[in-house]
Amino acid sequence: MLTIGKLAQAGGVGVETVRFYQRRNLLGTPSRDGGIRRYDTEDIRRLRFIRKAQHAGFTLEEIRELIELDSGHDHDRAREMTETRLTKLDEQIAELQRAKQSLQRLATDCAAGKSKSCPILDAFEV
Amino acid sequence: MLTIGKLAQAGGVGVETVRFYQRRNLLGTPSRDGGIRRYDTEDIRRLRFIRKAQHAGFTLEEIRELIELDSGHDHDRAREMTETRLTKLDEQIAELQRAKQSLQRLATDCAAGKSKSCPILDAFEV
DNA sequence: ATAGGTTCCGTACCATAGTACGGAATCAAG
DNA sequence: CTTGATTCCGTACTATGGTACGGAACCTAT
Repeated sequence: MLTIGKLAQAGGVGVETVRFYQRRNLLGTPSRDGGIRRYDTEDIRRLRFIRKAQHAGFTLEEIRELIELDSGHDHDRAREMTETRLTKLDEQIAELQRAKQSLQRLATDCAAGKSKSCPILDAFEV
Repeated sequence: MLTIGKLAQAGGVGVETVRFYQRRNLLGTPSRDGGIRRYDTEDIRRLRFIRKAQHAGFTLEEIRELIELDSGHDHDRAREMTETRLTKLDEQIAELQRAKQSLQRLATDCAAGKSKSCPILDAFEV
């Protein structure tokens, strides 16, 4: 059993963040040992899941729902959320790649000293 | 010459957003016609630049700096910002692609009814 | 047993990027 | 000339995801 400090450390987040997640119901209500919260290794797993799901672009509220679905059996809803997010990920990736093209043009066109003028604003024009 | 409402419309943003950008010095101080702000087509271009730079992941503060650099001649600084952002874009793209892999696994493993259990939390393991 | 580190709690604060409010003044159309 | 839309201004509020504060209680090691 871990104290909040140990859990935070294991999950790579701050103590306040654990408390915050608690309030948002991203972590189950922990058992208490004389007022002190006690966590287990499942909570570490949970923290890591949260971090990875965040990287996938889910909001904390969506992550809360995913966690809820994990214990429930609503496959349809889980698949739906996943597919919605996959679509958005594809859009985001495409957008970042377009942004990359524009920026590469900027970096090239604007290479130090190569040209007198450096039209940054133009870099994003078609 | 455009009023704030026309500019906002042309730039695809709200009037309040224009006022907000003004406060953040993302738009130059406009001329005034009896108190009423007057903008020109250059401001529309500016609004579009802001939107595109945002999509590239620049913060408004960075965008403010880019705009400043556009009129100045600090090529080195512009290139530096651009390259920093390009690196981050590459990282972000890679991360989104990893997230995509995880999610695709979730969508597949968890296809409606295919399996009794649907371990959402496992989708991000490994 | 006493000092220093943790934990408890609620509440407040931070950054980012807007969005809304409310009252006064002004502008455009009928 | 009146009505309704637009603009002005400062300030406050929203959402997201935390981060910090302050005082009390508790835990641990010397």
